[in-house]
Amino acid sequence: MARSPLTREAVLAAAAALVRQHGPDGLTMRKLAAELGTAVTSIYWHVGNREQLLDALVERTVEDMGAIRPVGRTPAERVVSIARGLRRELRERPHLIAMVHERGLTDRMFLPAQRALVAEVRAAGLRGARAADAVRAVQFQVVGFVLVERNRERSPVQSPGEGELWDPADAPGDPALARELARPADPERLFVLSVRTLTEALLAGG
Amino acid sequence: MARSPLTREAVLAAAAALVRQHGPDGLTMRKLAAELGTAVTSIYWHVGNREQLLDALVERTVEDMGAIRPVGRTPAERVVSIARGLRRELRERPHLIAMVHERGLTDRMFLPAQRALVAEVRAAGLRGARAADAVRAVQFQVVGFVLVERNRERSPVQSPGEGELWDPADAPGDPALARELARPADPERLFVLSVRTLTEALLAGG
DNA sequence: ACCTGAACACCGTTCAAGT
DNA sequence: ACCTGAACACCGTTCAAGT
Repeated sequence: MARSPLTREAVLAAAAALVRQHGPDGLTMRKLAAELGTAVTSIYWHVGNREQLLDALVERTVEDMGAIRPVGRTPAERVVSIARGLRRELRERPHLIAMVHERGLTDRMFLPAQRALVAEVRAAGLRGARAADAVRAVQFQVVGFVLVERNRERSPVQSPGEGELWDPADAPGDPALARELARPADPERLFVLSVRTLTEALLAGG
Repeated sequence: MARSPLTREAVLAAAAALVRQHGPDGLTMRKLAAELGTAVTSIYWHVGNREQLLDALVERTVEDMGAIRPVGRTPAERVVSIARGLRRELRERPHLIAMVHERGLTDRMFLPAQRALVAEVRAAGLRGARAADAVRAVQFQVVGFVLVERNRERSPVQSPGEGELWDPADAPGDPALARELARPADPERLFVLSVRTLTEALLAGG
């Protein structure tokens, strides 16, 4: 190992691997140097300090979030398909997405998706400020949902979870409701339901 | 300063102040000790290590998120008022809320709000699984929105921001839409619009 | 141009020692 | 029961010195 000269590329690759496995906190300059078989300070020459290194990883992630391919026959269906695509891409890179988020680059990362949403909203007949509101409402909903969902997964053991909090006495005369709330939510189903409901309502008056 | 004997209460108060001002990363055991005028190690005697200290702060926050007072004449109006109340409370404690989230206590923190939402959804005539879905969809939307919003505020200078990304050529024949997307969103308005639209659609078939 | 080790200023935590 | 300083194992970063 570590015979060939160090390159910016090698540093970024090793750093990305560390972040993917252990999250941003797992990326220390010293561990990274050990991984690369170099002195800690060599890293600074190639990619700058830790902050700049993370910025470079984030930049790469933003560039990767490219292609959006809407499917479906109605604008509403295509909006839902865009939303599902976004969710899938976000969930594949949880740590990196969080870092994009922290650096305030979410808007830029979402630009391709936003353009796709604009097209669908216009196809549904919306114009001007109403169209802009619809696009943003969906965008906020998708990003927000994924953030909430990710947090739930990261902390699997709720103490106490919804399960222990809900008992039938809380929903008088509706044991099915209490039972449902005592069960963990199915995120995929809830996501599609939420996005579809919101989208159809937003596009309705087009 | 720092004449009276150190108490668990004093440690928690000083720690909460540090977190409120500088976020969790701004809370170091050494700064906290300096603030309190004691040795670093005294803190450990009163509240345990840093992790346990943060846990105690989180616990306090969860307990504080109590009263929900729905206003409005229709269930939908009252749901919106609950959502606005939640948003306000979340925005007052951004750092602490993030910590609650990281520790997986969000569900417990939201239990009072969830009960209030259940009441309104039932008042609108929803039952069983459909009622549970509606409650959760609103809950996810509110929390998600606040998370996205908070991130946008934390990083005011997008590089590039939506402003530079959108020019009229992107929305052919609709300069008003392009102009609107080039302007920063009004979060309060977008929030109410989103929640109202989603809620009314969810409650419609009750 | 590229890499190095030493040094600095920070961390959280442990622990034996004080009162 | 409460508080202390010293010590340990970690950090990120700078910098003069090497090739």
